[in-house]
Amino acid sequence: MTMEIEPNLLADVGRRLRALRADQDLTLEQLARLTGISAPALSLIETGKRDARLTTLAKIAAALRVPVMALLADHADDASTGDDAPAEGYDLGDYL
Amino acid sequence: MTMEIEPNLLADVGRRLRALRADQDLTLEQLARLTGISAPALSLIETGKRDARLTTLAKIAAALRVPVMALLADHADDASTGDDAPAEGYDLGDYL
DNA sequence: AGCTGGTTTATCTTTCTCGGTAAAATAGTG
DNA sequence: CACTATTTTACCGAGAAAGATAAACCAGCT
Repeated sequence: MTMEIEPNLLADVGRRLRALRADQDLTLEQLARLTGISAPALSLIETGKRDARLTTLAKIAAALRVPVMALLADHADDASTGDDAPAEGYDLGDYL
Repeated sequence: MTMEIEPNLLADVGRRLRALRADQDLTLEQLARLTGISAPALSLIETGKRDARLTTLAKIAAALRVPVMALLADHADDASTGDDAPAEGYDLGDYL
C-alpha cells in the first residue's frame, strides 16, 4: 500500500514522450546525448517505470523543443471529476 | 558545468504552488496532511529549493484540485522564443 | 516582553533517481 | 539463420528527494 496516486500518470507521460521522440525520429541514444540523460534512464521514463524529477522532464522537453506541459497535456484530473480515490476522498473540511 | 537548465523552473513552479495554496487559505501543515508530503518538504518545493518528482507534484496538484499542468503553466519555453540557453544551443543536426 | 501560528532551516534515515556499464530482449534486414 | 540496430533490463555507486523531528525565524497580537 505504498500508494501510487495514479499509475497512469507516469505511463501517460512516458507514452507522450515516446510519441514526441518518434515524431523527430530520434533514438534513445540521440536523445540521451541531447539531454545528458542516459538512454536506459530515458527508457525507464518512457515506459512509465521511473518517477522523473521536474528538471529531468524539463531537460527532455527542451531537447524535444516542446513546453514542459506538453508532456502532461490534458491530464486534467482536477479531482472533482472523480478520477481516483473512490474510498479515499480527502475532504478538505475535515482539516479546516 | 552541471548546468541547471533554468533555475527559474523550480522557483517558478514553487511560486505558482504557493499562490494556489494561498487561494485556498491552506497552511503548509494542512496541505501536508492532504498530500502526505511533509510541511518542510512542501516548503522546500515552494521556495524552489527542491527538484520534486512528478508524482510529488501530482499529489500536490490533486490536493489543490488543479491539473498538474497548472503548476507548469505557460512555462512555454519552446526554445524558439529564446528564453534560455543563449550559448547552449544543441543543434540536433550534429547528432543526426 | 511573551506568546502563538506559520514558515524556514537543519539533521538524520530511507528510498529512489540517475549515469555508467553490460547484458538480455526485441525488432528489422540480408 | 546470422547480423545489426534499438530498446529493455539488471547491477552498481553517488547524489538527491522525502518523511520525521526539532530548532530557528518571522510575522501578528494581547
